[in-house]
Amino acid sequence: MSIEYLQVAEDEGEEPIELPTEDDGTLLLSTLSAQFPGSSGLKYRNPESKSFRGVRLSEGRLHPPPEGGWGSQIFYCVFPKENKRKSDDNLENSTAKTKRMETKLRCTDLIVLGLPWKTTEQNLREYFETFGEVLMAQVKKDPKTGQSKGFGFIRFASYESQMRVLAQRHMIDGRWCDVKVPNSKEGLIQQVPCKVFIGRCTEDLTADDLREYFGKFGEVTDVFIPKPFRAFSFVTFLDPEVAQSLCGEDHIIKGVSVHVSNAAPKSETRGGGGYGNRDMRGGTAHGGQRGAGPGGPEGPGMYQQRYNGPGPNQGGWGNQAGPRGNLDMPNLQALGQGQQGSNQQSCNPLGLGLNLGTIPMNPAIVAAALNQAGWGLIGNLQNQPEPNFNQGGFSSGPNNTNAGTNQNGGNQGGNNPGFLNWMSQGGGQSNQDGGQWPRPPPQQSQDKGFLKYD
DNA sequence: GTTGAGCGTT
Repeated sequence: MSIEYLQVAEDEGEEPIELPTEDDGTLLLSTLSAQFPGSSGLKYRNPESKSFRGVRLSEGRLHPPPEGGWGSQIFYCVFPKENKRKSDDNLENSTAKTKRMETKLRCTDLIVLGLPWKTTEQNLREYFETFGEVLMAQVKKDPKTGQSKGFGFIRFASYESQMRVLAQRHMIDGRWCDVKVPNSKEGLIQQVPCKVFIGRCTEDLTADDLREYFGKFGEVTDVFIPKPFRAFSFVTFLDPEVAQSLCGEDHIIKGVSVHVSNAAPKSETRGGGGYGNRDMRGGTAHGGQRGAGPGGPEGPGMYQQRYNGPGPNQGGWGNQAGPRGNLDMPNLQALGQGQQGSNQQSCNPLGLGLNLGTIPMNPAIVAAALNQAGWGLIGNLQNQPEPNFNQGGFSSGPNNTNAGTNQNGGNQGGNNPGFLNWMSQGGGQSNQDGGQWPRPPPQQSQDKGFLKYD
């Protein structure tokens, strides 16, 4: 039998490649993502209206247009929001851009909870290949019966994929599943901050200016400019390597020479909390709508004055003291979910927010620091029942364990203030670093001073 | 042949 191929290009103007379809005429999403990592679907031009039409996706299979099949037209990849490569602005060969490809040691195994009993490793792999190259996929089974235990592990080749996967929940074989950093890895992951400090800003440099400019080097997930004007700002990248690669550089934006440096907040210790963490996951600035409801049913011990003031703390980084390993998630496509205080669900507090920097640390020490800092509650928080889930337009399937709770429709990632989970030890509102911005402290030394690791 | 919070026989 002859295999049918269809033409797929990453974007308009890009060279298409042919992808094989299945016997039933569909295209496996895994086939698509094998060639276009991160692609989540397909679209094509409706010759009449000239507008794009989306290709039907069901059960991991892309279905040919009902009008006339795949035909010979070109289909274009759809990427999760903002993931689209920029074909314009040919600055592809910037060093930052090229460096971002290999993110070797950053990925960890991720645990996938809530798998249907029937899901196989093959299923698991195929599902997650949508997000990028999957290096490992396993479903834990009972050794005797072979029956799935309902959870498994996956590992991605790229950190970007990992981040994207971590940032949302997943419908796998009819069930919503959670992907988290395994407990065994918590606090152990070597991470690098994604956020950089932009010094020497002028008042006319807008967030859009920064976003646009730095977007040339990699996907920008957040831009934060303190108000009132403070002559600095923060830019957060999806890829920590991009952030790192820019540190120490001077850049000219709209005629202004700004300096990029490490966004390490003052790492001074108060109450023994300072374990030199730095946030790696950028806060959510944007419009800063904070309409996600009341103070959020956080666990006991979470502060709740997070969103009351004029939103100065959108950055979610250093307030003055203590552990401010902020748990901000990158501002990815799926922020429509962990709202209303239920962000523990997919936030992986420790695994992501806790920024241990690039230094190896003794987990016991970290745990102690966390404990002292109040983070010891995390374990409990994670077990809080999740209030409202909002799958951003997704209609929850019948098997959704949260069925009925995710109906508070339509904040498609619009308001995502729920992701500034920093703790402040009495820091209150005025956490805008109160004026002392230690020039990028070689946090190494400070960290060492406190932790005395070797 | 059932189940639904969790944490990985290497």
